[in-house]
Amino acid sequence: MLDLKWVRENPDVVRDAAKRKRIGVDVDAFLDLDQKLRTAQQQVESRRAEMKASSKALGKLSPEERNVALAAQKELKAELKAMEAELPELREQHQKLALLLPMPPAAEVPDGNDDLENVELRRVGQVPEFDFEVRSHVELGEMHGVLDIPRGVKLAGSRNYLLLGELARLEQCVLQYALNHMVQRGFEQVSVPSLVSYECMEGTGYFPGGEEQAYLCERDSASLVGTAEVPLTAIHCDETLAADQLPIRRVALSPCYRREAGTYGKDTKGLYRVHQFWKVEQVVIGPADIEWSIAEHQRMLAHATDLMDLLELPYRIVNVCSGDLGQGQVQKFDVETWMPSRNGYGETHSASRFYDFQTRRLNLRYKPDAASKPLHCHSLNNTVIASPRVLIALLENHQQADGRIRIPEALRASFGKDFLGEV
RNA sequence: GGAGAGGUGGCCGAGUGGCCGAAGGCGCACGCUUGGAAAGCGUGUGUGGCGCAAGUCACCGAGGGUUCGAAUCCCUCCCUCUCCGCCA
Repeated sequence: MLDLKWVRENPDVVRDAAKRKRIGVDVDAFLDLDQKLRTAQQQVESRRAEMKASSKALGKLSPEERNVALAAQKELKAELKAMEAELPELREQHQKLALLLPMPPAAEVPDGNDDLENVELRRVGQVPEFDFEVRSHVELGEMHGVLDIPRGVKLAGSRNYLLLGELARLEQCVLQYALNHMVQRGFEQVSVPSLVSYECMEGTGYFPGGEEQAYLCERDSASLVGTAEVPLTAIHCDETLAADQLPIRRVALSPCYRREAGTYGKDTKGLYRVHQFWKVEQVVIGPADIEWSIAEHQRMLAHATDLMDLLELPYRIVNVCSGDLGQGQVQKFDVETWMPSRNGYGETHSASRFYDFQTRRLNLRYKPDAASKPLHCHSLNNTVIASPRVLIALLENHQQADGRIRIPEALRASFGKDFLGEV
């Protein structure tokens, strides 16, 4: 959510934000409604003040005087009721539009329509060159009997899968390694609910708008999260934190659920796009300081890329263009990891900076010092690792001519072997 | 799932129709006192919306209703706690 006072003063900036992000919101309709609502509210308030004052006086009148006054009061009341009747509808519409206003992208965000226009910032690591016929992760997984997609589909429909034996173990090793990686960097590990309330989804910016993408448990008015970003960011909603509590750096491993509606026919093969996966997510809540947010964004990006270095995977970082940014994001960097079967880079991480967009919706504030008024915190998040998507990169990049998979040095101790698929 | 109790300001707790945005206490802030501290005394101390401001409105778990007027009466819902049952 944007600061509505600021929106009134800077409507052009908001219009431009919508245009750059390719979001069709009618800013003028909002401003118009906003004006109407405030006028109506003021009218009701002054009328109510009138009512209140005379009601108070009424209590002290003699019985005869009272009867006369009562009649007048009844009339006032009827008028007030009529005026009040318009408010709920206005408020609802107002709130509805306000929730859709886009956060302006940072100046350094490239303009563009969609992910095709994201701008590559740098490439890291050596893309492997194979002197043998490259196998896809599906071929490799089936070859070793550690991946079973047909039976995953049998159990739960398309975009489901089974990992077995060494691959299931490798997955847990990677996830654990990622958690340790973040704890070493000062993050507090948290175990979070992955089934959350509507307020959490709305507060983090997924609702309204993202309902199609989420599994809803309507009977219990709860949703399965698509990322631990949601519970992690919402932990302190409706709270006012002390300045010395910030920044709060947390990491969580959670199952993630995505309906992938509207992706029919896209990435249908293998483990790239699935309905359920594991993700280790980092979230930071900090002070309302743009410079700090920008610096923290880079630090969080580095936590993820350091891990990719340790996993010996080649990747690139892209500056996500305006049209590919979410409503609330100020800037986003994606890490895309090399996947031989795609003969290209596939998105494995997404690092977002929100400033106070989420915290406003969440009513999450802090007091810079004891004397000052509370300010809304800043929030940021980034993937640490997501599986099975990272397994695609691990299997394919580290495959050998005979189909074995070399386990990167970092994972050997926990995995217990140097190669997956070794007899 | 069954039975009961309860949700009031940072906390405890009073308040059963108008003088209640709310007594009292604790805590906190400032001042007096003191060599310094404690105690004591005094003063102050919720949040949010709108407004240039004076101000005004809203908020006693949430929503609705009764009334000229609701923390207080009525209805619905939510949450917390205790006991019993069931279960990881």
